[in-house]
Amino acid sequence: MSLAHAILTALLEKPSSGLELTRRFDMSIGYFWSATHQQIYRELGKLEGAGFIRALPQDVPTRGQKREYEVLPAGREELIAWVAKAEDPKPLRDAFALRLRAAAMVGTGELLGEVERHLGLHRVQLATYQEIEKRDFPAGADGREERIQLLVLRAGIEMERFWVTWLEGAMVELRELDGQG
Amino acid sequence: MSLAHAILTALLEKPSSGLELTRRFDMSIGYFWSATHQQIYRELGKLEGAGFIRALPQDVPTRGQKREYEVLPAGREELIAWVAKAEDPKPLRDAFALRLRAAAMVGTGELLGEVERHLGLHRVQLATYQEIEKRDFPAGADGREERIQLLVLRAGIEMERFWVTWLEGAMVELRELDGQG
DNA sequence: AGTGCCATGTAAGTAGTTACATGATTAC
DNA sequence: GTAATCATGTAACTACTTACATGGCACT
Repeated sequence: MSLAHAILTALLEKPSSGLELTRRFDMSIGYFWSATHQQIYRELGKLEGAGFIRALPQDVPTRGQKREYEVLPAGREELIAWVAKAEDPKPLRDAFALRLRAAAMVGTGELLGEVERHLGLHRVQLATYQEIEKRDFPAGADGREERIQLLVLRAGIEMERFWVTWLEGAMVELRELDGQG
Repeated sequence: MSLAHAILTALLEKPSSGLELTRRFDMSIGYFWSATHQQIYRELGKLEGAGFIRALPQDVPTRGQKREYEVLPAGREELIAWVAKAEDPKPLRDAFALRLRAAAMVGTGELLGEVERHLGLHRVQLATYQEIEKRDFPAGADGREERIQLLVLRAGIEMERFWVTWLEGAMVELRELDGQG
């Protein structure tokens, strides 16, 4: 049920419509949780049904019209309860590492190109996070809320740095293997 | 469709029964892809239906009896095609980072204890991977297959190292925040 | 009137999780 | 004979993905 709680957090930070949430998930919220607009609209419906959020009053009917949501006290309570809950880290899933392992069995084929492509993507993501850090925390973080947000952002940065470093190593290794024939 | 291809890879490495696969997923295959026995049995059924694998001939009927599978040529072809396929890295999902962000809005509560718990779990995982490296690659890796496997294992190790380092930092940061009140 | 974008949704399919059921074999 | 473990499965549910539908508004 992480998506529901990600949305509650985002709405506490700032009341938003579905599409605005979608955009924020593509940006800052999404360092560690992504979601499509379809998922978000569905979840907003559920959260409203559960009494955790409500649409801000607006005259116009429904379709094609913006609907802004805010968190209700029950929603805040739910989020507090969720934060306190213990949950084991999930083993991660990365299809690319799987591909490499498969390649060990059936041949590397075009995999080197794919390594280079991923390396490029991760470098871009790393640069994006670093931009955000420079823009939003030019002098470090001050308040309690900001310090935690910076902590999470730094996790994203270090994660991307890990991928870049590892992929660089993988490139060298695969080049050698290809060279050997 | 990554699970199917993870299974094909595992079966190429060594023909196995469903339960054996489950165990291997808990170990080496599972650095980057985990699966329960329910998922695996379901997928084995599909793969057999598709003609990618077959059960090794065995006299006894079905339930409660071990069934070993091996990869058929069509399965190998399918795996080769999959390895060559380009696929963007998926943005990662980590509920704990989400929790931290939520805590920035509604208060940290018992979160410090949870950081310590996760830190412990990741340290154990890191030690496990390092054990595997020492046991399976005492003198580095030699053959092409082994070098790739070691490369993937090292990714697991570096990933855990990242979590340990980051969680240590998070602990310090949260202690300070708690201290301030 | 047509194009493009903002905005909210529906529907169908795939993948993963959780809980439970059942038979076979071994050890006591 | 009964408990533990090995082994294979079913069923129901939840979450995520992909493709498509529809309406409103601004610009030309």
